[in-house]
Amino acid sequence: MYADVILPLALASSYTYAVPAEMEEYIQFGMRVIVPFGKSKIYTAIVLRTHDVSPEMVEPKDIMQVLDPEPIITKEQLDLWQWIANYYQCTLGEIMKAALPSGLKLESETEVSYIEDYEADHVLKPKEQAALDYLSAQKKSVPLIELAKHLEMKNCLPLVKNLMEMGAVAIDENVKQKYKPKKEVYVTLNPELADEEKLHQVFDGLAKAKKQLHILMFYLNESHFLSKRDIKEISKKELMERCDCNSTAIKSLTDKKILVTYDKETGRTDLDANFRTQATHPLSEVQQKAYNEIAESFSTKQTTLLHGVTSSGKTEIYIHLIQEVIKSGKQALFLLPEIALTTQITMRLRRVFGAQLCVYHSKFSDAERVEIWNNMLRGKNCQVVLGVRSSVLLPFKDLGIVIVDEEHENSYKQYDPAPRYHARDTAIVLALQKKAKVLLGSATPSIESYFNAKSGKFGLVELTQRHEGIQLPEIIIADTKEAYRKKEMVQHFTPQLIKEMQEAFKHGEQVILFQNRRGFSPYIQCSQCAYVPRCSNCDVSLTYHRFANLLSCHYCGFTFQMPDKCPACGNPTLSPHGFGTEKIEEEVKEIFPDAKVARLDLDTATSRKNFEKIISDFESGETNVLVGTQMISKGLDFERVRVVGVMNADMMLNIADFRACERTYQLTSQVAGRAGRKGRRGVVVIQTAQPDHPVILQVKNYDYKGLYRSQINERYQFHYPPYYRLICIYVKGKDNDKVGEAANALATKLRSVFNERIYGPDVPPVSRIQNLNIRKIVLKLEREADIPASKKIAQEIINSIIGTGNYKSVFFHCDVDPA
DNA sequence: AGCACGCCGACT
DNA sequence: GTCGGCGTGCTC
Repeated sequence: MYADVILPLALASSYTYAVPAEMEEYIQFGMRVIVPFGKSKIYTAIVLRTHDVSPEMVEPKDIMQVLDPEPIITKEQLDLWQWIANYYQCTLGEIMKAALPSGLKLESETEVSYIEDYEADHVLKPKEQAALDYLSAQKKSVPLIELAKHLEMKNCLPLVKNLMEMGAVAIDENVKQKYKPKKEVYVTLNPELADEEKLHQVFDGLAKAKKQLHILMFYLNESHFLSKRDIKEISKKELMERCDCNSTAIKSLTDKKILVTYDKETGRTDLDANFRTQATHPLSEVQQKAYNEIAESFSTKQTTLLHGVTSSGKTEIYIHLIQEVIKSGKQALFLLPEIALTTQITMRLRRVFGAQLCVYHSKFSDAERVEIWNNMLRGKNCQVVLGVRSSVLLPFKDLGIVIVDEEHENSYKQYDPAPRYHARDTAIVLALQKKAKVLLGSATPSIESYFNAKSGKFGLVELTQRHEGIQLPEIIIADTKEAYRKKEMVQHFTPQLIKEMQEAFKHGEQVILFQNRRGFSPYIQCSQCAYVPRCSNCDVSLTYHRFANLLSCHYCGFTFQMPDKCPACGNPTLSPHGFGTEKIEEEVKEIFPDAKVARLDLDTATSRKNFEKIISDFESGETNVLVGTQMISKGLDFERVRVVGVMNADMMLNIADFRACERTYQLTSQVAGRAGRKGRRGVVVIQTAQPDHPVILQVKNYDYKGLYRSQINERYQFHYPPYYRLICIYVKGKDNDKVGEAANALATKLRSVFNERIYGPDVPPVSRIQNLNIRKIVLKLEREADIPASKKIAQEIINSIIGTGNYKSVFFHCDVDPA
C-alpha cells in the first residue's frame, strides 16, 4: 500500500510513500504522518489518498508514523485548499502551512551529543576542540543551531560530520511534540473518609484549624460530595480563590490525607464555569429594518453588503444574525482584520455567546489554537468563531453564516509568504461550499464590493443613520501650505488643530492624532554632505527611532545604533527629516506640557498585553492624547474623544497605487469615526497641502457615493478592478542584471499571447528588499476573459522561461488580485 | 525549505 | 595547494 502526502513546503506535487503493513488498517485520508524527506529531514505530512500503484522511477520511503487516530482535515477543507491553490497560484503545501496551527506541524531538529569515552588519536583543530568542549560540558544533546551559534559558524554541519566519523559525537533527528494538553490540579475528599463517622473524627481533629475546617466545609457543600448526586469537581485554584486561602492550608489538608489532589486535563479555551451570558439588546427600529432587509436579501443572494456609517450599530445586527444562525444549530464565522481584534469586540461577543465563542488570532498561544482546531473537528464548543484571515481555513462542520467586518480592509489579503489569498473572497467560496450566507460590513466598502452590490451580484443594505442620533463629527480641512506661508504652523500642527485640542483639554476631553508612519522620522540626512543612511539589504532609507536611538529598516527589520556623526563626512550634522508617530508624540509634549500622551503603533504594541494597556489607559482617562498609526482606526470606541487630528493626509494620497484615493478615504473616514461618540459633537481636523483634492472634499462631505462614482470611472478608464482582474508577476533575484533580463524575456513572451494586457516590467518604488532585486509585470484581464485558462497560460509561460535555464538564480511568483 | 554537490576566491 | 564561500538541483 502507498500513500500520497502533502508536505508543508512549496512543492508542486504530492509525494508517494510506502505504508508499512501495520499501518495499513488505520491509515486514512486527512491523517498526519511523519515522513523522512531528503537526506535527513523529517516532516509532518498530510495523507491525500492511499492506493496500490507503485511509483515509477523512485523507490518510495516508508512512512515512519501515523500521528492521528482520525483525520485532522476534512474532505471539504481539501476542496477549499485546492480552490485556493488553483486561484491564487500556489501549492497545497503552502496552504497547509498557513492553515494548520504550528502545534500540529512537527518538524525535526538535528541534535548533536558527545560520546563520553571518546579519545582523540590526533591533535584536533581549534574549532573541533571548541565544539567537543562545549558538547561535553552540556552533558546532553544540543540542537545543531545552538552549536553553530556558540561556535559562531554559519554552517557547522561539515565539522560535525567530521567529528562523527571520528566517533566523537553522535547526531540524531528529534521530533518534538509541541502541543501539550493543559492540566489543572483538582481536589477531592479522600474516598476512605466517605462515611459519617470518619468525617466526624476529621472535623473534631480540625477544631483548632479554623481555616482548614472552613475549606473542608466549603468543599463538601460546593461539590455535593455527600449527596453523591450532581457532583461538581473543584479545582485547587477555585478552592483557593473562593475560600480566600493560600496553598499551605490546602497542603496541610492533603498532608493529613483528608483531601487528595489529582490532575485533570482542562481546555485552555474553556470558560470559567461561573460565566453567565447576558441577553442581547433589542434592535432599534432602524437596525431592525436593516436586519429584515438582510434576511430578505439572503433569500435570493448568497452574499450581501451592509453599508452602514460608523456607529450605526452594525455589530448589534451581526450579533442578532449570528444568534439566529446558531439557534438553527449551525456555526457562524465572524472575520475581523488583523489589527482590529481588540478586547472591546471580544468582550461584547463573549457577553452574548459565552462558551460558544472561540477566538482565533495569531496573538493567542499556539496551544489554544490547536485546541480550537480539535474542538471544531469534534464539533465541540465552537458555534461562533471570531477570527482573523486564517480562520477561514479552520475545519468548519456546519457553517451557516460568515460575517466579514470592515470588508474593505487590505489586511484580509495575505501578501508574503504564499498563499497570497484574500480572506473575504475565500470566505465567499467557503460559504458557497457550505451553502452558507455571507454578510460583508463596512462604512466605506471597497470599490469592488460596492460594484458587486450595485450590479446585483451581491445584495445591498444601507444604514445611513448613526445609532441613538449621535451626530457625525464636523470635519475641518486645515491647509498646511497656507499655514506654512503665513508662518502659523507650530511644528507639524496647524492653528486649527491646536485650537481644537486646547478646547478639548479645557473640557477634560480627549484627542486622537493619526499619523500613518511609525518611528521618529522616515529618514535622517547630513546637513553638510546630504548623506542619507540607507539599508544595506534594501533600497530604502532607514527610519530613525528616537526612543530606542536606532536606525531601522521597515522592510527587513535590520537595525543599528544611531551614529553620532555622519558616516560619510564625519561631521556631527545628522538631522531628522519628515515625521512619524514618535515625533508627533514629542511635539505634543512640548506644545501641551500638561497633556498625558500615549502612542500606539507597532513599536509600542509589542504584545497583546501592552496593546491592551495602552487602550485601557486611554479609555480610563489615564492618558488624554493618543498618537497612533492605522492601528487606532479600527474597532476601538472611546467615550470621551472629541478631537481627531489627521496629521498628514497627503502622505496617503500621494502613494503611487490605483487604490490610493480609496484608501485615503477609508482610513480618514475610519479615524474620523473615533470622534464624538457620546455627548458633544466631535471635530476632525484633516491637515493637508491639497485642500481642494476631490477625495479630501468627499471625506469632508461624507460623500462615499461621490468617491465611488469618481473611482469607478477611473478604474474603468485605466483598466483596474472591478472591470479588470489583475495578476502581478514578481521577478526576484540577487543579480540585478539577471533579474532585469529575465523580466524582459518574460514580458516579451507574455506579450506575444496577452498583447496590450501586459504592463511592465517595472522597477517598483522599493526595488530591492532583503538583497533581492525586484521587477513587476502586471497582467490585466477583462472581466469576461477566461481567467482560469489565462492563469494557466501565464504559469506555463513562466515555467518555459524557467525551463530555458538562462535565469537560474531568478525566481518568480504571482500575486492574484493584489491588495 | 534544507541539504549536498560542485565551482571559484583567500588563506597556509 | 586546501578551506570555505555560495550557486544549483533534488527531495517520494
